Amino acid sequence: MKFAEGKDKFIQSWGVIGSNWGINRTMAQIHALLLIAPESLSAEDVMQDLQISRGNANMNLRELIDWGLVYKELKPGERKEYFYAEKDMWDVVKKVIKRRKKKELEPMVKVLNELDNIEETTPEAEEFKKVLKDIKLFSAKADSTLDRLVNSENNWFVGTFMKMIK
Amino acid sequence: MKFAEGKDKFIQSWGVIGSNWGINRTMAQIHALLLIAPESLSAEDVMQDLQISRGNANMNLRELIDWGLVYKELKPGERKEYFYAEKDMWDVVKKVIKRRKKKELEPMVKVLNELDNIEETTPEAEEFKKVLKDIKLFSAKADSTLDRLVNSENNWFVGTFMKMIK
DNA sequence: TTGTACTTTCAATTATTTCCGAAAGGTAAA
DNA sequence: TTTACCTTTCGGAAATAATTGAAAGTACAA
Repeated sequence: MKFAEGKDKFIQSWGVIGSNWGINRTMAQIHALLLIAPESLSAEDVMQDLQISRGNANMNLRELIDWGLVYKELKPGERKEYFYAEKDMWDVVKKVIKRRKKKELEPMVKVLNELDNIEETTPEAEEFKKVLKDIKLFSAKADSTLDRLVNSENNWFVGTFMKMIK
Repeated sequence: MKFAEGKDKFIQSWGVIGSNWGINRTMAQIHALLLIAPESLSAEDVMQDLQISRGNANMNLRELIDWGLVYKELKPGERKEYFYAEKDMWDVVKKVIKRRKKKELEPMVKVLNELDNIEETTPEAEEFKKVLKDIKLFSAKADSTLDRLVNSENNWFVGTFMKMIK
């Protein structure tokens, strides 16, 4: 396969995968583009390469920076800003997990904690309390497990799961 | 807190959480409603309780059945269908993980495998190959880890992570 | 076979999300 | 200052997704 073909396919696919991940398609494409770029790129480069508007490029670049997946670089003597991606995949994975945890898990834990102390003892209320208790158990567990995963060093994941999968 | 208030709040919140999970809000609400129902409910009950249309209720109930989170029940002598949710939370978690894995991870593995054999050896091509290799490493690992998790029994998760989190 | 009590489908509507591009905002050099 | 060059904001257009409601489909009992 030719590089140019592979590159296009990768960027397109990363966009599709991103949207399955609940991530804006363009954001994922910019990420893909920067991931495989050996040098940092300007907003202009990104716009041209992906054929998107200035506003769109700007918005999604900033979102990527906010996620910690992309960094700004200022080249001496140039006014333009350049962007490059975090290339340490373990770091990327950790940052994505952190984001998703915040978005997907933490609101759940929060709501569950607000739903305590139901007074009634009707069958409905009892069932409700039971379900809540179960969900709490799992979400608390998932929450702390992910924390541990995210705060662990590279080798833990690689090492542990290498063994797990033989 | 009163049961009725807690119930409403739970259903609403489950809807919001669901949409953060990339799951249709109504589908999540129906799931919440059935989760805390001590008895199975008819489509009619669901429509009334959530104030949604017949079509909507039907579609999302079937989707929930497809996920394996809800089952149909036929009461003898009645023509109506009744629905009840899977209440074993570990089972629910497994089924959700399975679904998300299929949607989020497997397309990625598939694409990556199609992107092999780049011929060129320019810096761009080399960077590309390197990134691909890294991503493959992680996605393959995540894939098999989740498989293992999903195929494991209840106690593995509870047991292992109980220890992990002290 | 017809009537009844449901379930399912689907075209049209409505809501939500994403994207564009022009205008406004900043900043550094002249 | 003013100019030149970038970045950011934002209202509305365009694309997607969810929802409705009515019509069509199905199965059972009489």
